[in-house]
Amino acid sequence: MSRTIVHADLDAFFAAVEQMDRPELRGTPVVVGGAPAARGVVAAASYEARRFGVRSAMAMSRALRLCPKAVRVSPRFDRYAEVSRRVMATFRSVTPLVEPLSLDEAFLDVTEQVERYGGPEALARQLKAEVKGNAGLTVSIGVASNKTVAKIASDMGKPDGLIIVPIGREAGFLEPLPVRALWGIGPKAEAALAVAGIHTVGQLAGADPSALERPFGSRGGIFRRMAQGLDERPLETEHRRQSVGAETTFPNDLADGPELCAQLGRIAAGVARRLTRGRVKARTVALKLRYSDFRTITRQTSRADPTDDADEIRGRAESLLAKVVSPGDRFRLLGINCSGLEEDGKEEQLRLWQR
DNA sequence: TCTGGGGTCCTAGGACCC
DNA sequence: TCTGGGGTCCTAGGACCC
Repeated sequence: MSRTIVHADLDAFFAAVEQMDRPELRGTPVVVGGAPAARGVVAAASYEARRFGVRSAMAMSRALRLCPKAVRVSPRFDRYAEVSRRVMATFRSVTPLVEPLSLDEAFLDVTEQVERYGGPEALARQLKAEVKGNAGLTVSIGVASNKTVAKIASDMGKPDGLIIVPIGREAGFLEPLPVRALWGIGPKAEAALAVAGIHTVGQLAGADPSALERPFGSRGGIFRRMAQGLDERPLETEHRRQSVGAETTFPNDLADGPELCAQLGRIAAGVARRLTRGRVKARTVALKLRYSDFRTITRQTSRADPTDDADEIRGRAESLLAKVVSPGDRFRLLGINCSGLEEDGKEEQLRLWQR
């Protein structure tokens, strides 16, 4: 039985929320992200700003050089989360099978609903209208028989897009696209494929499996099937969080000392608070350090007893730091990541099991 | 141009156990 | 004395995504 999968992707999400909340920003280039002096990068750019070549993840200093008239706005993640909840609720009013991928993206399995709405196009148009009405935002939609194709279809229509790939046309739709369009193929895999003479998804679909060994290892088969338009992955409507972390890039590099320690304490406190709020405790604490030359290392320790205590996490991170730091080191980034998460109270359950 | 912050998943080597 | 193979856990690094 063929499925009907929708991929919905809000257009320039953070920037669009700012333009919705501040009407004076509508129609002008808006760039959301940290200040250039704080070594910020672009988290989102409105389409007006993109016309100047501004892109996500670009250094803010460069973005403002490309588009000096752009208005820079610091991110307000709480606000974006609030808008996101409203959008996801809209999706769930159509089908219970919703898999959020991030604040601004989700898959919907509408196999059971599509006939009632009068077909995929009618369903998609209604969805776009409801997102506009409930959250004030435009969304791009791709509809296809699987996740891979639906996602690429929504990407291609942006902004305010609506692309439907009929059943049986999946491979033909993907064939001319660059391999980079596939989810999971980044700069490294793209370069490795180019060495093998593979540039388009169509070439990847027909590639000799042994030629995929180098870029992908054992995942080669999965990527080839994706390129052929074959993807049976179901939606995952519930996801268990695997880690909670926080990191800070300093405006200026920091040497080991009281300032660095204070930052470590602040980061530990933030992570601890989020663990407690999420009612989980962590067995593993990892320290992340980025040196002034951008070299990045991580060090982690695991304990049998999970914790969500700020002082405990700070203490574990401090001992890790003490082991690697040497005189003269300067750091541009410091981070803590907690993993090996257990639901609060699970220890007691385990104790019961162990007699 | 000078590189954020939140994540997920994979690999590879080593320790340890049976 | 020299040699297995499977399984699990841990650590470090890296690719990738939004």
